[in-house]
Amino acid sequence: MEIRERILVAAAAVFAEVGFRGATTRRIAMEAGVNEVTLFRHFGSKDRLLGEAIQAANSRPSGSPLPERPTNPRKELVAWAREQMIRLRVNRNLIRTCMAEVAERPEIVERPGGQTTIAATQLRSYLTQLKKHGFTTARFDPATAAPMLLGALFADAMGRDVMPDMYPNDPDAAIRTYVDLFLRGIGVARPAKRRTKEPV
Amino acid sequence: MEIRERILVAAAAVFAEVGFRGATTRRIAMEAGVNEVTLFRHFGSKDRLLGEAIQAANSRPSGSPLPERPTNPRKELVAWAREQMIRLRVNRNLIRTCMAEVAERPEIVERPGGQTTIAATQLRSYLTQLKKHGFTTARFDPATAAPMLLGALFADAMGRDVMPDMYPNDPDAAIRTYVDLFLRGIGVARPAKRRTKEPV
DNA sequence: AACGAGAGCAAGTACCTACTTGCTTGCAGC
DNA sequence: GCTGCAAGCAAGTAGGTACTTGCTCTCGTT
Repeated sequence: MEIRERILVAAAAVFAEVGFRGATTRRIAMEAGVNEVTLFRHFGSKDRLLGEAIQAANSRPSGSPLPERPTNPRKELVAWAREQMIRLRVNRNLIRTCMAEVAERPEIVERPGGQTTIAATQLRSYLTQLKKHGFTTARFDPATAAPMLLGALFADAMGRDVMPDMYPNDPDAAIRTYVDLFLRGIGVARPAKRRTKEPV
Repeated sequence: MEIRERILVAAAAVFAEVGFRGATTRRIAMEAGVNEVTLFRHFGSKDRLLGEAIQAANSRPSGSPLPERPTNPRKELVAWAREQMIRLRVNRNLIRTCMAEVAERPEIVERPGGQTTIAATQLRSYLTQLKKHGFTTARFDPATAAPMLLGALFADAMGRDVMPDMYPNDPDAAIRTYVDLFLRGIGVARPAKRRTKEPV
């Protein structure tokens, strides 16, 4: 790995753990295994370094999208939700720190919602397709329903470790519960699976 | 207001905005309108001051509980969710900052979930009563379903300002959407209202 | 071998922070 | 009026931080 890349990764990791002020250049240098002055040779200032590091960390590719044509809503949504949850958990500290610091430093700390907005768009489209292909006839707006499932996943990922009493079941069981409740909430019943198989 | 109280309120406000390190004793003193040395005369150290301030701020009374006996689930849940949302929004910065900093400073920064755990317990009981009184015959576990609604509310309160693209409707409409989807998800249909009225 | 680039090392600068110390002032109670 | 208490003010201490500067070393290229 190139030194510059190593510095960026170290800076994002330290920031995620101890925030902007706690991410001293000394600490970042140690984490990256370089001399402190090297940070300034590559990036000029702490602001620039952390701005780039946070942006790079928030740009990691998201997982597989939902299929354009739904065939098995529960299976597809559970699989997708699992990937979203992994992404959220892996980035939990970074997301939490960005949320806490974005108001104070909008030019440096990127809004943490980029990937989540992409997920919301995907889910919205998927829900629209569910309606279009007759998996549900219930009345709901995909755009306003999507935040329900995403919100539950987000809160679980961000809060489970600090609010353990609120989450009595294990993480994967929780995902299945959220998806099941959500699908029923939007009128997609379990037997929907049989309905798609019959025309075949 | 007494000086000591003024200091605690100021300390919590500054912490919520700029975190532990950013909450310099100079800044807290200015916010409280006292001399910096007064902080130390009352609290001895910055750690002690912020520990007490955060605890006091996190101990604000929560809103009205859900009724022990459900009569109108939608109405009752919407009203309750509104109150939860107000609480979460008022404390948004504090909660976000506590979540970001609790891992680094567990003795000082209180886990932010006290009131939320109380809410989860209330909702759990309420859902149990819904089942008991026949508002739903669907299969779901109140303990694992509660985090779905609470999570959506929590994520909305914590994330709406930093992830506006994810929330297309206004906050109150969103609350009603979450409650509607949730009730349907646990098998409480809208007509449940008529069912409770007929015996009268 | 010579040169240039990049990184390490050490020392230093200017500023910031939690906290201390000595003194002064204002107010309440006797 | 006198005393004690609480708070303000100013100066200071010891440690920390982003950043700079001057020098040295290593490695790759010509």
